[in-house]
Amino acid sequence: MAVSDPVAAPRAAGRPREFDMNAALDQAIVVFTERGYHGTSIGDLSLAMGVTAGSLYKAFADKKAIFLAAFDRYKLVKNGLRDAAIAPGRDGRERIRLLLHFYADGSHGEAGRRGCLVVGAAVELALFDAEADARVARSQAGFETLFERLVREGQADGSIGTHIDPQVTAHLLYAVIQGMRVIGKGGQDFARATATAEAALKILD
Amino acid sequence: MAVSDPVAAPRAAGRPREFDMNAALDQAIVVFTERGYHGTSIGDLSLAMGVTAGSLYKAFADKKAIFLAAFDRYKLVKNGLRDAAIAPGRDGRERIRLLLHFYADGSHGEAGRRGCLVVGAAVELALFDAEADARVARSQAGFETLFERLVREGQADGSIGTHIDPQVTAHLLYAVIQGMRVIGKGGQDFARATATAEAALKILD
DNA sequence: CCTATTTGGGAATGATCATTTCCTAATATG
DNA sequence: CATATTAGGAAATGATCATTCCCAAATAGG
Repeated sequence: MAVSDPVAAPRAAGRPREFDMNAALDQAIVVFTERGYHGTSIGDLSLAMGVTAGSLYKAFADKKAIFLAAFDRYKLVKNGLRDAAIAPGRDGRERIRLLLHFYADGSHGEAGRRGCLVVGAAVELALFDAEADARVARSQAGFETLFERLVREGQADGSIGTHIDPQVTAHLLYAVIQGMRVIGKGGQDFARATATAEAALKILD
Repeated sequence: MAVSDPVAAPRAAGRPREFDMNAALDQAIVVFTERGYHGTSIGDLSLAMGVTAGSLYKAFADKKAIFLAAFDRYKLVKNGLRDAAIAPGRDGRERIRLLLHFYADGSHGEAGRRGCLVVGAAVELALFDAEADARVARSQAGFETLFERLVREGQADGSIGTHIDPQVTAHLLYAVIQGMRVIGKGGQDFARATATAEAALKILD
């Protein structure tokens, strides 16, 4: 653990990569989210990521590989922020409330207009690209499992009635947050997004 | 009205158009919906619409004009079907129920995977194209006005309580149907889509 | 210090794309 | 029947795109 730690990161042979992969992917996420997959050129990516086209093809097989890497990082980062956002909730209902507000926050103003990479991938790619389709499906399954778990937790702690169907409710709540993101693309203010999230809590009564 | 009716349709000078514009636009709707705007080439449109590229440029200024014409026809046809679907509802609540189920029907199976041109335009074009953005906004306003009106009608006929906020509820119900369409892109069966629509009615309680 | 390996990056490459051109055909007007 | 106008359609055009090539630079291993 001390001195130079050559074991933990055994550097590969050859010239080391000069750009920060995660920072570059963060910029790719922005471009792909704003312009969509087909609306984004390698030139756009090169400019945004600060990496020449030639170097991009050293790091990725093709354009789709860049998209999938950006998608995976988007999910990793966003899910982390999401989990952190709902952690303070003291019961199931409150965690669902925080979750809805987390996505309402991402569905208004500038971030809302930028959009959501998962929604973009679903709309633009799911029908014709099996790999994108699988990722969208996995993302959806993760959300619905989370919502379902939170409903069950709420039923266990008494904050949600036992007459609520956890699975159907999870499906509906997922539809609400995806719908909010679509609406956010057209532009909505904070008050409206927040009011929508708050109103959706009625589903748990 | 008799004989040949030359007044109602004063044929323009020059060779008459050989293809049926509405039938061609119906095919353009399918292609644009499935593949998105940037994912659709003039060649794709020419093939689907049964009109050569040269002739397409006789009828439309450019690719975007084809998209906007397809969008406008999509809205015209879909809104007509929608209004017909909710007409049998005997009170405000039942009309909202029929409306939700109408969009659940369009969000499952093959039609669901094909997608929705409005959602596609919102996700892919709203940020950078003012004309597409305006059309998406107009579509959204139309939906929310309709939902709001139906809530008020329900409150007037007693099927919906007066404690419900018509505007916030309209926003939330619109989010639900847009979310269902996003989910439909990934594929969902009839039972799931229907159950989601039915569960959303709880918002009116 | 030499070799193998990998990256950086600019300049090709070949495909595809949206759009235009040009010629023919069909209709309306006079 | 002659002319003006518009549509059909194939071929050309020029731009853009994803991808590859090639050479210089940087690192590891021996």
